[in-house]
Amino acid sequence: MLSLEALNDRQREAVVCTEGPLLILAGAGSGKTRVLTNRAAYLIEELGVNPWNIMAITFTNKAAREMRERIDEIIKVGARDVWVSTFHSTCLQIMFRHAQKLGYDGNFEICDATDQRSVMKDVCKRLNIDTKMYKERMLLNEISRAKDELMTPSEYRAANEGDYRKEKIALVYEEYQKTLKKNNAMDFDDLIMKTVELFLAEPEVLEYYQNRFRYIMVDEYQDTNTAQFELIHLLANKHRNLCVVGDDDQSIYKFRGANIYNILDFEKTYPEAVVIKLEQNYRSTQNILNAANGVIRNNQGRKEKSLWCDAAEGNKIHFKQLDTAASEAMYIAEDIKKKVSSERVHYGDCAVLIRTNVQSKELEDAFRLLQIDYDLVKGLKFWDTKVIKDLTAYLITIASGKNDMRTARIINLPKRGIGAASIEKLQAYAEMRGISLYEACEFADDVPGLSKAADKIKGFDYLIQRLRTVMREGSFGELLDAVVDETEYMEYLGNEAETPEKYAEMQEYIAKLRETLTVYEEENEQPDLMEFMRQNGVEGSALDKSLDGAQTGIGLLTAEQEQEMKERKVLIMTMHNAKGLEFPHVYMAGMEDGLFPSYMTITGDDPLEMEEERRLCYVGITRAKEDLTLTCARQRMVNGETRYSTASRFIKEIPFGLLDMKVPSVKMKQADEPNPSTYQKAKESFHQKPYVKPSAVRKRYSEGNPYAAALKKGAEIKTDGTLSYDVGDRVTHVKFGEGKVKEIKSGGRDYEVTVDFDTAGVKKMFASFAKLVKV
DNA sequence: CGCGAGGATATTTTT
DNA sequence: TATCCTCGCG
Repeated sequence: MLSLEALNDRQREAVVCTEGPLLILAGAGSGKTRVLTNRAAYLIEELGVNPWNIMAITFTNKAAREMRERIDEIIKVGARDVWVSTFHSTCLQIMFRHAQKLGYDGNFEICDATDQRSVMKDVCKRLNIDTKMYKERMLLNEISRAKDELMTPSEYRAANEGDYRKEKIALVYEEYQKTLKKNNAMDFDDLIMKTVELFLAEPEVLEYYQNRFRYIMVDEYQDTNTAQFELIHLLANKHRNLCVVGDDDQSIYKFRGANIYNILDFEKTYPEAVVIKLEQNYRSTQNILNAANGVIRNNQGRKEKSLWCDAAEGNKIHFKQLDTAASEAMYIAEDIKKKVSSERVHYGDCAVLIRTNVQSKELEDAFRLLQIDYDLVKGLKFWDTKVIKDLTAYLITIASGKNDMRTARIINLPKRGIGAASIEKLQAYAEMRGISLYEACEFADDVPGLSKAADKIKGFDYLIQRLRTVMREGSFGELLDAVVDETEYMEYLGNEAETPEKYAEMQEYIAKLRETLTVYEEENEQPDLMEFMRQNGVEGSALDKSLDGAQTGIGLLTAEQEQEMKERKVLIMTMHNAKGLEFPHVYMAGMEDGLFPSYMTITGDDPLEMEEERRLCYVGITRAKEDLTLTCARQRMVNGETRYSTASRFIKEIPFGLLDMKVPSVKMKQADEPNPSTYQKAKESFHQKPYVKPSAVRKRYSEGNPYAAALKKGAEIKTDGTLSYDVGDRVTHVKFGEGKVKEIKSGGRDYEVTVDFDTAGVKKMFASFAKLVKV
């Protein structure tokens, strides 16, 4: 039921402001989903707008699903007709209808991260790219950024003329694009970019969608990239009823192409725009909000706003500095255990937020030791799992046989004696005849240069033929069984899995896939394997929920059981993954300079990077409802080396009174260190010069390193903790070359050194890992 | 072709 | 320290 009374003034304003461009600046926990869903309800129920004309667009399937559910709850009739979808899913649907207009087969496929990598590998080999100089990952990233900016290969080349490196990348981009096209495939970025292309090339198609989507709402607008901006801009350009919701302070995906100026400059793009700020927070205590405000206010380029709430002051923010990452993890584990046994707290009320995935290891160890149920929220999704990718590759080859990427994946999996060389010959033959890789298998005997392998390839062909019979005669579930059976896939997995647990997990994945297939088959009048793949490859959609279990290893339980289990588990996840979530008890671990903000950010010369990192911190803090604990370690293993760090600068940005420390100190001296010897050590360390374990220095510069000789005679920090260079000295850096030391600042345990490099410019870095050598 | 040893490498990642 | 990838040998 639509209920305007239940909203606060600002929220209500946003709901009833339906005509023209509207920017809703929604602070963390200010009820933006509520506004969005009620706005849809208002449009339909009060203004009589046809649900068919309303579009709500999100980034994640999860967000779309949630919005869908909540719209269903408040709207009685027509809720299903509201277009609630992600950017990618929206574009996918549009592209399926119009792909031919851009020269793609209507049955094109989505190429995911794994496929992208293999395509890129191929491209590099063909172009003779030195993958030491041009890393595949970096190339893909660069291409992805170009697509985010709607740059075609030729535009990319034109924009970077004269830059040898970038011109080379342009070449790769071009070839990569050709390869995708040849495979009738698009990557995720293409979906958006090609849709924009389509709209620009076919005005009547654009107009159709403009008329269809008369009211557009965009969630998480601060995360949009240029391509997404353009897409929305085009769609909204006719009726201009565009409502965007976002929070510039929560923009944390610049590295992925998000353009914060989309939200910052919204009023420039739409001068007639109405701006509404939602600043009342319904999630956290006053102390937590003040801490968040204290941190974020250090950013320059942002829309001024300040969160407030009616809630009580609440607990102080806890801060604890430990000696090692392991003791930090133990501290958190023990603290959670203590809360659970003495207060009315469940494991599921707690979340540990980390900056990088590697930090999870110590936490997991600690939780296991104390027998605390936990779940690691991993980046890897069900459909990206190797097992699932293998089996779906089989299914796709069986169903269509036109996708070379899938065929190449399984033609020799499990190993059946078809090596890379044979596949290459087969591929060349297929290209010559203009047929697909799989289709070429039939003619293995005609392929020049294939001796023994020809029989093996024909064997593979027979296998697929047999399985095709099964597909025609049986259910999808039976087909999957047959695939697993005939390929002896389980035996293959048995060799593949390092542990029994891993093996069991894989079995569960397969069972889930079977279940999903069966459900699909039962629910659809004309079940089609390719359609199934398409739906799930990008959408995941309705399946995510049940698949979460398999993903996290909970297993084959009902949805309710899984939910129950989740509630009983502490979650460990990156701060990026935590966006949009909330927990009564939040721990932010690894709050150290060099880790968070990351070393890259500190040494890099872009102040915007630091602002982004600070926003991430803001996101982390605002996840907490009742209780927030910040921890850090003085010493931590990073990339196989012991790294020493001080407390994060972000902690120092939190107004001191909000922290539960007794002694005010910028240096985060330990106020309540129980162990006198540890306390003594800590105290000394703060007053001492930075200390780097001699062995660590020596180990790193063993033979083979061109700098080893130089370092042996004068490593960056001497064993007594003083620096081997001073302001004015000339030093060398492994990456940046030679430069002159401009400034040395003592920051507690470490030195922050500013160097003006001859070629790389001015850089700030920490002495303990900058590897500077006096020359 | 398949395996294993050794080398390089190392943020964050909705789709 | 862990993982991923390559290269060389059997």
